[in-house]
Amino acid sequence: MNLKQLAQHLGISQTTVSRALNGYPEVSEATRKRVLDAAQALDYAPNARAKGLATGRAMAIGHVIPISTQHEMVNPVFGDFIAGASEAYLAAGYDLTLSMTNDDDEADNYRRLKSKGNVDGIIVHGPKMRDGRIPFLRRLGLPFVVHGRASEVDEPYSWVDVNNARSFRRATEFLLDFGHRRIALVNGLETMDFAFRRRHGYEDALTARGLAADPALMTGQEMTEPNGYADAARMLALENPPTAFLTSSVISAIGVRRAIHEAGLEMGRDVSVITHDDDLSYLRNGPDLPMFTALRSSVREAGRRAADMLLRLIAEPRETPETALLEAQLIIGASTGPAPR
Amino acid sequence: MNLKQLAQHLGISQTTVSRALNGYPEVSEATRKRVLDAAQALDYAPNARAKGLATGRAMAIGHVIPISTQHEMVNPVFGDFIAGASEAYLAAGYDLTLSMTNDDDEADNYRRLKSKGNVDGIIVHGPKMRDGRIPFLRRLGLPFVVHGRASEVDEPYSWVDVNNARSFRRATEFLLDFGHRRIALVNGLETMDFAFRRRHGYEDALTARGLAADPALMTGQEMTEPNGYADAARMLALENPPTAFLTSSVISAIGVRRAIHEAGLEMGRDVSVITHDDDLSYLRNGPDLPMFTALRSSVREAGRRAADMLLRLIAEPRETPETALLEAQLIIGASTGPAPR
DNA sequence: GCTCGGACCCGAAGCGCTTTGGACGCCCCG
DNA sequence: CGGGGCGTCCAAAGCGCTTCGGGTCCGAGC
Repeated sequence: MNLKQLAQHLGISQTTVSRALNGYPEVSEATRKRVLDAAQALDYAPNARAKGLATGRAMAIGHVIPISTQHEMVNPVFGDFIAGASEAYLAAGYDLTLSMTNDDDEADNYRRLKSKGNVDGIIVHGPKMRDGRIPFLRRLGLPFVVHGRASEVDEPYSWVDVNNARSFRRATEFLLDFGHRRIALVNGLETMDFAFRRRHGYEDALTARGLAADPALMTGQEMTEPNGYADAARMLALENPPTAFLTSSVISAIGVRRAIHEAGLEMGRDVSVITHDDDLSYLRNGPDLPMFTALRSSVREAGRRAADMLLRLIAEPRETPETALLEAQLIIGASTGPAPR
Repeated sequence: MNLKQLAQHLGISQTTVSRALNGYPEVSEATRKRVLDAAQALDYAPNARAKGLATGRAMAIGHVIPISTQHEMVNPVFGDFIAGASEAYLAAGYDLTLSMTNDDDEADNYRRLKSKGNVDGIIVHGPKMRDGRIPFLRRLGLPFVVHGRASEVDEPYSWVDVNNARSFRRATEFLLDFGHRRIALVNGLETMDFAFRRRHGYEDALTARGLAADPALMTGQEMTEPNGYADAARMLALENPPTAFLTSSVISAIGVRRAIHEAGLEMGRDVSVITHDDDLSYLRNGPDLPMFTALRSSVREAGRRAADMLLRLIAEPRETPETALLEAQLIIGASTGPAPR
């Protein structure tokens, strides 16, 4: 069923049918109703490709998600982020096309996406420090919003990010207030911008109290359970082990918890743990009683915000980019307590 | 830059340029080279929409992923599944478009996808028992492959699935051989087909040894950490608690492990745990020494297989559907041991 | 009574590509 | 020497939609 057939069926021109369907004023309410009813009854939906060709808009957003080449690792937050973004797309009638690339040939990917003309805008995932994609996309002229930020990129661009430095500073201060002095940081890969910011928040808090960060208590790896476990196990075996851990994801925190248990210690009493918490749907940190004290910021919400922002940007292009800085909530759970003495 | 401009630039017809780019024989090698070089230099890529309009093929695959409405939960395996599928799409030049729906209006979604004409085929996620989507898609006439199977659907269809019944039977037998008699099953939602099959595998193994499944030791919920924890905690508090757990995901298993620890018991000595393991990239079950004894079957591999199958189906439509039954590997980790006496 | 402006509708061009149905040389063979 | 065949290339139609530039009809205004 296509427009032509529908028009013939109704005995009116394609033009009128098209206008009726798209809400143009120059068609009487009577015929509009007839058209809409017929479309419904005959299960007609306009061909998206043809429509895109004619209008020049693709009605689709591209998400390019980099897969860490070393570890073939998919960031576990994508599912929830995209679920949030989808809500916005659904409401606006946009589709979502996904392309995965190993971090190397991403630029190529963007260029293709643009010249193939099947997206109107892009969400950039996993920004690194000095991320080259940002100047590149600006030159391409395709609207985009970054999930996160890229330090040391001075061009303006739109982003949605959580205040990583601030939340890790707060968490560190919280632990310091509890008397902890040996605080470990189990971070994500330091090439990632968020990890960089988190470390700075952590170090700032320490410095402000006249403490120096101990390199032996800081790691930055892919945020997996085994990595969290291994890092924590190693640190707990030190001569002067940490009494508290700060982790960058619930998954790492679970590994840390395992190491704590295996060392014969109890989390929340002997060793405290605070984690960043993306509020993933399948890793809820205890809806009732949180198992981890956490800095919570819903990545699903971030997805929604980023998508909304991008759609706005597409609808009305503007010079000055939009930005949104989300604050994480510090949620007290069972994993923290005063430093043992 | 479009075909017309490229053709003008080269001083040849659009026809010839098109043919040169698409590898048709009726163009001399000399001109083909000229065309390809120019395309490269001018960064030309054909407009996908126009190409789709002309050829009738969208060069895109749709993934419709249902979001559990009750729990707003995104299945954590999607990331890895899609990463696997993407490898196949990338190689074949296909795009991937994603749509998320709450399970209710999925049918509507498929119909739209088809009539909008922007996918050539569909991967169906999260099949339920008696899943209505399968007959529906067959009638739609759009090629599709199901990730999983749907019991009590007698029409033929293509699928890729892991042998859930068999692997849970094996796991149960393994525990029985170790002397366990009180074996709990922490399953996924029983509306999901895989959960249904797993329970049957489990029950079959028990029955074969003359044991009856105890309803108090079986649960079926969304597979989250808190759910695994709560279920295990409740069961361990029973008068006659289980000495072993069978869980449907590593995430549930982590919750179970927490409950075991909190009950003052040790996993692998006092209580055994075997889990299904999708081999997710961010939840690797110990590459070296697995923390859980597990039935491992890479969901990423499943994605690759399903995508390959679908592409084949699109290329050469056939009557008899293709199917692939993957066998999970039983991997011995630190979480199992003989039943305590 | 005639014109003029809305309200409503239509024909046809055009979006960027593929593909059908030739056209034009050139060589080879009878 | 003429014609068939092959190797190259081209013009134009068509994919399904939007939209520009009118057309027609009717009631209001002079």
